[in-house]
Amino acid sequence: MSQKYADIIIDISHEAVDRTFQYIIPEELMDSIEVGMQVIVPFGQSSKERTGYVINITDKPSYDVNKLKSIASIPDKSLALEGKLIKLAAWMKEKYGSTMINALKTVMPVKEKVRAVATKTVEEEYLLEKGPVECLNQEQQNLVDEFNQDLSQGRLKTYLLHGITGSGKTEVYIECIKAVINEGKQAIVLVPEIALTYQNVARFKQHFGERVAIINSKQSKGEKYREFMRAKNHEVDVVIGPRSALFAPCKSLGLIVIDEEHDNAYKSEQTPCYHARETAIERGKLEGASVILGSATPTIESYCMAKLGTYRLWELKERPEGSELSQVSVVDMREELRLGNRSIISKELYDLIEDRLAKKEQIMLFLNRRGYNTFVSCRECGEVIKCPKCDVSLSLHNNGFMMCHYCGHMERNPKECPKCKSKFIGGFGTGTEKVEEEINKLFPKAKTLRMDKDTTAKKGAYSRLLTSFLNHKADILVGTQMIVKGHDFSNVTLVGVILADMSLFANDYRSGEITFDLLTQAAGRAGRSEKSGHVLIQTYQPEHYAIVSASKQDYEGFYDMEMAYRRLLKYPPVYNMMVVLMESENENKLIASSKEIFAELSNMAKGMKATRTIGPSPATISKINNVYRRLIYVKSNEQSELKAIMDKLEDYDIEGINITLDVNPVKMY
DNA sequence: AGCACGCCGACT
DNA sequence: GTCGGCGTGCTC
Repeated sequence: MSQKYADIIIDISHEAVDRTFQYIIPEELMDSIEVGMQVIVPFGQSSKERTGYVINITDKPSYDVNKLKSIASIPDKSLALEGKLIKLAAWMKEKYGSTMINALKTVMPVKEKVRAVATKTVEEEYLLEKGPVECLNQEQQNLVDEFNQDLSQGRLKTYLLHGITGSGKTEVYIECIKAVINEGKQAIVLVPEIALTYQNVARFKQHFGERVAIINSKQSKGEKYREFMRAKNHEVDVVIGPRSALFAPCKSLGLIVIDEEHDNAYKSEQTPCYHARETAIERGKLEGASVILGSATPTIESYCMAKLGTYRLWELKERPEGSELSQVSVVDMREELRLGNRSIISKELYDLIEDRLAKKEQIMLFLNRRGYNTFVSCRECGEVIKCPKCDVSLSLHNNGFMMCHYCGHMERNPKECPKCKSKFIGGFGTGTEKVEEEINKLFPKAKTLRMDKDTTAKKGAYSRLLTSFLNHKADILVGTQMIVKGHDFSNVTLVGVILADMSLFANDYRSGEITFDLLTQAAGRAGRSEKSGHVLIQTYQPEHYAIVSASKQDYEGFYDMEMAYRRLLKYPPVYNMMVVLMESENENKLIASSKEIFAELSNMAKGMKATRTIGPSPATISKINNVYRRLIYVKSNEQSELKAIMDKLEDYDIEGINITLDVNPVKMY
């Protein structure tokens, strides 16, 4: 047998070594080396050896043979990666602009220590009692039949399952998974982390028993690795988990399901800032797997693809028997103010709460906290107390302290304005604490529970709160985003949205979509049973299309308006938009460098036909933890041009300046 | 990243 | 003369 050589990427996250190096495969490792495998190699002058990954194996060397070194060994903890996952990493590198090594690390499960047995969480006990096996209605059956037909004829597709809350998307997933298992294949089911409660997972356990691997972010790396190994050895048919479960090294992948595909949690916050939806579709292509995206409020991106016919659009319109569509009403808070009600609770909401309390039914009050924190400001001079290390206002907590939600900085509430010394300084805005306080004042006899980042910080607190609300230990649940996601409370007949407005974060092009999604989800919380529900939306902008269409539960209408807006302003999905975030502790240097970078990029863009640059400007949060942040936006609808810009950016190595890229971001910078 | 090589200042 | 500063460049 002839000598073989391996192209290897060294595990150093630095642009200068982000390429392959060739090594001789020694005789004794000849049979065990595979593409994707982790290996130990000598590198440079360094006496200590480094780990690397085999990218390719060839017969002939592409470098001076006399200078080639040999692979030293294979670490016993190494997990071979299929070549397909490496190809996926290469795709991610191109699409999201990262180094190959960072892309590989994202795709690669690395074994660390394996801990004994996973302890059962509270959620796990509570789930297993739930859920009889349902049979499919005609609508669901038709979709499953179509899937089976496509599968048997070898047609690979991406399906977008648009189904209103409670229309039974999970049953469709389960039947489609059964179909691929019948063909001897495996399925990956992605769920947002927050929905990874065992009441959801239980449904899958009922159908697939022990042949399900569950991944969650609280598991140690060892536990996660063990679950991945079960997938690799085909000991399980289904892997369920959050974003990172997409990279489960399934031996023969047949289907990837992405539940609640609109959820922001599918976008990675670390380089490469990949989107699990896009990456799943690419993995499906590489491995011959179908993809099902499911949501009651599909992303504009996905719905657009479905309209173009690239994805197959599946609709579930029937509601489960006995459940009725919630009644939705919108209250104009400007009118409320004119009538002299300065409370955060409108007259109509007050009356409805009173009515539900009398009937012993439950209420959820939802606050879109994004942009509506309680901040401290002076009524005389308007001074707002900011974090000394970050460019954000401090949030008021009722323990006498103000806190920064970005760096954790805390300080005591001021007695007077630090600027004008006025005594008239205090909390403004509407936080969940404030809503709870107000409710306690208005309805002293009602029991309330509050659910937000602060009350759910401790382990297990989240499910404890939900369980006690489910058991009617409280009448009113006040909370942020997290209360509208997923949970079924059959006794909840009123959902109040305290303030649906989005004006404060209007510089995010997705604010309309986020508002529509949240309102639609909130509406889905009311009336999950025979008791009909009422959703009341309080707003200062009752005429805004996101609020109008959400109140009519009109997805199609919303899509048309939103798509027109995206087209007009060249936002995704019409154009790709890349954020270039530049960070430095040295503000002057940052400003100078960002101008210089911008000048070069815009010069490049001038020679391109479908690429534009915008900036440079300070980020919305222009400083976090004493690190200054500036932005350049690059809009392009030509992938090769965007790639050229990314390559250019990769060349920059300015000391003290950190550059990160985010293609089609889902958050504000 | 990490190490060697190399070309200048101030020390035994 | 030589010890050591870190700027530059390379690693299969």
